[in-house]
Amino acid sequence: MTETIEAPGSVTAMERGSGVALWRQIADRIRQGIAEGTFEEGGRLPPEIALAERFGVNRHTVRGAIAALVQEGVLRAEQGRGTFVQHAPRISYALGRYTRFSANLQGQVRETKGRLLASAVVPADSRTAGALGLDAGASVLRLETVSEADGHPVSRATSWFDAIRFAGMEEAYAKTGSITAAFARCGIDDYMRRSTVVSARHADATVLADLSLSAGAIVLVTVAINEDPEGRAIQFSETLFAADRVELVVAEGL
Amino acid sequence: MTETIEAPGSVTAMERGSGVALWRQIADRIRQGIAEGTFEEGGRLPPEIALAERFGVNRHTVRGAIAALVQEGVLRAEQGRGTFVQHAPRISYALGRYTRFSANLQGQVRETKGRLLASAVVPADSRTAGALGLDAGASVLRLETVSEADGHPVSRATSWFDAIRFAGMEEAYAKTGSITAAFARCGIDDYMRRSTVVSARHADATVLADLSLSAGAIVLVTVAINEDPEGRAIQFSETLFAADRVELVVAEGL
DNA sequence: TATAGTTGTCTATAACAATAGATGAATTTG
DNA sequence: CAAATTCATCTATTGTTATAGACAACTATA
Repeated sequence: MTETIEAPGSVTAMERGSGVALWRQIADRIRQGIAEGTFEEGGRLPPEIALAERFGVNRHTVRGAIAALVQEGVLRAEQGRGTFVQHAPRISYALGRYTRFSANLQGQVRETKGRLLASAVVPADSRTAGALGLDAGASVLRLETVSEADGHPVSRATSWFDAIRFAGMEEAYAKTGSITAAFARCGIDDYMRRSTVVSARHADATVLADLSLSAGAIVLVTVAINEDPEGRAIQFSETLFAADRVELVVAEGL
Repeated sequence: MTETIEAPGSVTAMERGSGVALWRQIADRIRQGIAEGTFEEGGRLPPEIALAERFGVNRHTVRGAIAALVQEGVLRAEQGRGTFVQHAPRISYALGRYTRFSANLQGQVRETKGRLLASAVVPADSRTAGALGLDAGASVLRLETVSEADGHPVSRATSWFDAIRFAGMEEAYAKTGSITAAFARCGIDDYMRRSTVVSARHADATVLADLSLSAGAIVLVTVAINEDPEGRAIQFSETLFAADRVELVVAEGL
């Protein structure tokens, strides 16, 4: 028989009438409990009635939360037996001076891939121009990409490049599925992270679709600048990570 | 006359029946628009009817979103004139090897303060013991604190210390409102950040109250270890930042 | 095999969220 | 001043969310 996992003491009340449905708040807390180890990987969740009591809601509300997590693949419910934790642990993504997607995930996943969603040459807005050291309105190449690990989408990035210096970047990325490889084809053999700023917000509908998330999901946002060895900015990017699947590790010194 | 700010083209549909109320999704997008500069600081928001049309919802739903943002202090509505952006820019919090709350915010806010919510000596769980290099079950001092900038709560931290080595830390913190100062009273004149891991999630009810957030708000979570100059772990902490008010800046090199 | 424990499904009711339309109140514009 | 614009408030209706209770289906165990 499987051991039932006992949860921690504090029964924090849910927020009612807050614009976020109770079942979603409970789903968040169960997911969080799994990430923190309160609910063990592969272990059995407490029965629905016990969860309902702990969260101070009706059993049917808990069922809504469980249904959502089953849908996501986080839980697996078996009639008569119980509900079990299926979730894979979070991926750790290192933020440092040397930051590359696939190198970053080595050892954590079997295979990584980048997919080009869209590309366009557009005039730079002031933020982009400032980041890349160009005049406002200069032509920049914008790439919309999704990066996947073992077939599951992990992040969605929008990147901007000097359209003149990096003409053909789009094609190179589409072929290789890697920014590093695409840079290499443009004569950039090495590059470094100049700055990274982290924030978080709810994913909008487009991002939900691209990252296969359910509505209300949270994304970690990094806004970063990469520079070449001479210190010239070559890429400005905003990357959205599914907060349920990824944690960002700040690499100190380096 | 104030110029009405035109918003970007893409009218992304809201997600209905998703567990997140439409008014909250819209509030999130307006907040995001302010952060991204789509809606200018101090500028006027498009009128309610225009916003309703853009988001594909009823005017009353937009009003719900605006009411929530007015409540938060992000917007200010004036009958007959329009709705205006009030928001203060996000505080930038630097994550690096030398990370201290008040030094970090210097130049961004006038005054910083730490407030002790609770303290207790408890047996270390496995995560805490591992982080601090103690045996599981060893006595650790747990401090629950809130840090404020100009009177507004910015972060809420739970910190763990070796209860023997740092006896009296609680009192020292309560008096000084600063971890750095409290360390100094325990003979630690300098300390460094060993590791920082960033994630994000919804704030639970306790945190909402402590950070004066409205329900459904997102927090950035940093889990960090500080060490003394000899490289011994002296503090393990989990800090929650209001994602609407703070962005984390990864300080490269150092 | 009988029983207890667990998830799955159904019905009904109440509370909250979203839409719709109408009207009032304050401000700006011509 | 008159008209247009904009936010504020009210009533009514519909759909979604949450609660409540009852019972069926399945599993494990004594």
